[in-house]
Amino acid sequence: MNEGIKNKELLLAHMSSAFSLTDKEIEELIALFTERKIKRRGFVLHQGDVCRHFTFVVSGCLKMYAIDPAGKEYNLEFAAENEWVSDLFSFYSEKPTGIYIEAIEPSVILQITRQNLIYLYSNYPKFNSTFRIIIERKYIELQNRVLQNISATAEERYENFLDQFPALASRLPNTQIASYLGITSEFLSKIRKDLAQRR
Amino acid sequence: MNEGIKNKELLLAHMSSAFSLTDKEIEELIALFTERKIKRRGFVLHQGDVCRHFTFVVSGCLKMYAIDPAGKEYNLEFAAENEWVSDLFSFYSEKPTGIYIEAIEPSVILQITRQNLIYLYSNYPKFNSTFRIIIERKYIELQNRVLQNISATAEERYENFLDQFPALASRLPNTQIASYLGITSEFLSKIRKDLAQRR
DNA sequence: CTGAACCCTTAAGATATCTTAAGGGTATTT
DNA sequence: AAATACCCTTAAGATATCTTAAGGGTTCAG
Repeated sequence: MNEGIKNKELLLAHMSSAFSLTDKEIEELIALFTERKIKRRGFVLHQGDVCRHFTFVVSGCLKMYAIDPAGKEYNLEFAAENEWVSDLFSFYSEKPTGIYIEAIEPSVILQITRQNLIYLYSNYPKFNSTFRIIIERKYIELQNRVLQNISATAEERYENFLDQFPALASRLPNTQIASYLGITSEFLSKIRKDLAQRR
Repeated sequence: MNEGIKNKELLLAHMSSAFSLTDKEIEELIALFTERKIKRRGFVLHQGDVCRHFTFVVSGCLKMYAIDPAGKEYNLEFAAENEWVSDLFSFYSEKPTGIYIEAIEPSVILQITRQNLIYLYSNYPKFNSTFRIIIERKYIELQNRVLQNISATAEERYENFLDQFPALASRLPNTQIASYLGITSEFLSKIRKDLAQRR
């Protein structure tokens, strides 16, 4: 088996964890997703472009972020193995995006275009549920994050991040985590010191 | 035409704005949604219960919020006419919810149970897309909110709220808006004063 | 109609978080 | 292997936001 097919097996395993797939559905999935390798610091999506793909991460890690007029980055989302990422607004509206998706580590991704996704939706109704569930899960996660943002201190949000994403926490530089939490990296450093001293 | 049917027309108009519906689909929608009237301060969902319905607001306004151990409320979402609200986590997992949905104004809502929604999904595949799109739109909105929360000052977030939800802004008490923005109502008061003086 | 509950504002002092600056460590690129 | 870019930490002073307290206006329920 070549490596391309092997990478797609992770996608198939992921998709069939919610619904079992027929042979025909599997065949279509394999045909419609395109594999790409992204170097560290390579862009999957760049501000000003239209987001033309829904992306599944096979290996590595991506970050999705916005940049403010002063040039500061704000991390909206990390996507590591088995996770989906896309700027849904640009993807469906076909308007230029305001955000970036960039590889933090060398990564392998699988992508489907909007047209092919719509083709899947109309010809294999099951995929409507599959992608509805994918979005619903991401929605629940985002809602928890909003609740944290409006109710918890920076220290609480950091501890929650460690609990919720232990693997990411050990993989990512603290600067990236601080940007995700909405604090400066200097302040995260102080939080870490305080936590360490208290234990 | 009786009032119950009239209320459901708003739902039908809403649903068919994305996809046109067949007579049969319309008939099912009308049959599967139940109408309820909620008094001001009445609960649509209470912490500890399982969220058994997906709710569409016909008139009035609901708020969805969490309460922390100290008793403070944090508004996750407002839902006025033509909007959907539900605790998706509890709705799909059938686990007890940690949150509240409460009427801020006397409201009329239409609700569908999880079982009936699943029935709709399996028998009328179109509704998979409809609800997928509903969630996608809410996802995009939440993502913008997270970006605001991690990148903007309280004053910027307030001005953005006024821009994005002018109707809500004039309808809701400032205490509720402050809770949504993640600030105290005293601080919102100061922000409003500063903005007024600057203009 | 009236008391109770809620809402808005103001202000003073406390706390959380940011900014700037600097130094040393580590990883990446040349 | 050197040079560069990145990363982490510390600390001092600045700013944003919270807490508490108080007073007056408005709405709601009895």
